[in-house]
Amino acid sequence: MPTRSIDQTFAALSDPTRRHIVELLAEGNAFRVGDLAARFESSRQAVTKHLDILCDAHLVATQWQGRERISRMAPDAFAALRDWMEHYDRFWSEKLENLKQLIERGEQP
Amino acid sequence: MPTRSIDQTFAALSDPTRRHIVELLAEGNAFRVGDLAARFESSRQAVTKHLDILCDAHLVATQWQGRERISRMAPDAFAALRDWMEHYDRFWSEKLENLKQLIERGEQP
DNA sequence: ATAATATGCAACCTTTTAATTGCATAAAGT
DNA sequence: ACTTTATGCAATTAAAAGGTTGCATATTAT
Repeated sequence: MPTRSIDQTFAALSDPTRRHIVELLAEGNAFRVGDLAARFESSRQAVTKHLDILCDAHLVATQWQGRERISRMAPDAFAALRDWMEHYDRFWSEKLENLKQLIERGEQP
Repeated sequence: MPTRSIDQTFAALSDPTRRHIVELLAEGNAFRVGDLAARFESSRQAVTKHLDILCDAHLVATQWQGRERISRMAPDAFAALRDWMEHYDRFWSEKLENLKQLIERGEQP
């Protein structure tokens, strides 16, 4: 199964550095570990660990070209991420709409 | 300002127990600390700490009635959460759409 | 062959997070 | 008044997260 738990996805995206990485990769380009490290003024090892977490969550995929580790958005992550967003958007919309109506009716929730 | 950083919101929602609490409160009901603890088979102190984090993120509000601490969804959180969801949905939609098109064009991203 | 490069792995440190325990306080019930 | 209840606060522990350093390995360049 290429999907991972919402927990794992949420946790992976809860770190600002990892969100930056994903945002960058989502532009469509692929990067070597060192390139990412340079761009974020972060150490190579730190980036490696973030990439591992993103790979575990199937948000990013790695490909080896010789001695270079190339990271890009994981092909399967698009649908999963999209579904996840839609699910959550719908989920929250319903919840919040309910709550809003309760309050507008003056019923102390 | 009632808003908090995306980091803080993401972090607050990255914990499964806290998401459970928010989901429950979003139904529209208010709960005492002990009630939440009983419902989640979690200790009272653990719940208290989670509530503190949710309150800091302005996702949950607390109200004191006598000796009882009543927690409910924070009134201001609706709009903020909605905005946040919409922002992220739009953000990801754009990114992923770009990437999808690149791939469909056969350009190895 | 030799040197430079791109990286992983393992150990370690530091900070943060989650949860527990024990004691204190203050409101409600009897 | 006394007891029960609902809670907070402070200290502690345990585990995880994020990062650094040093060394090893494998590929590429000279």
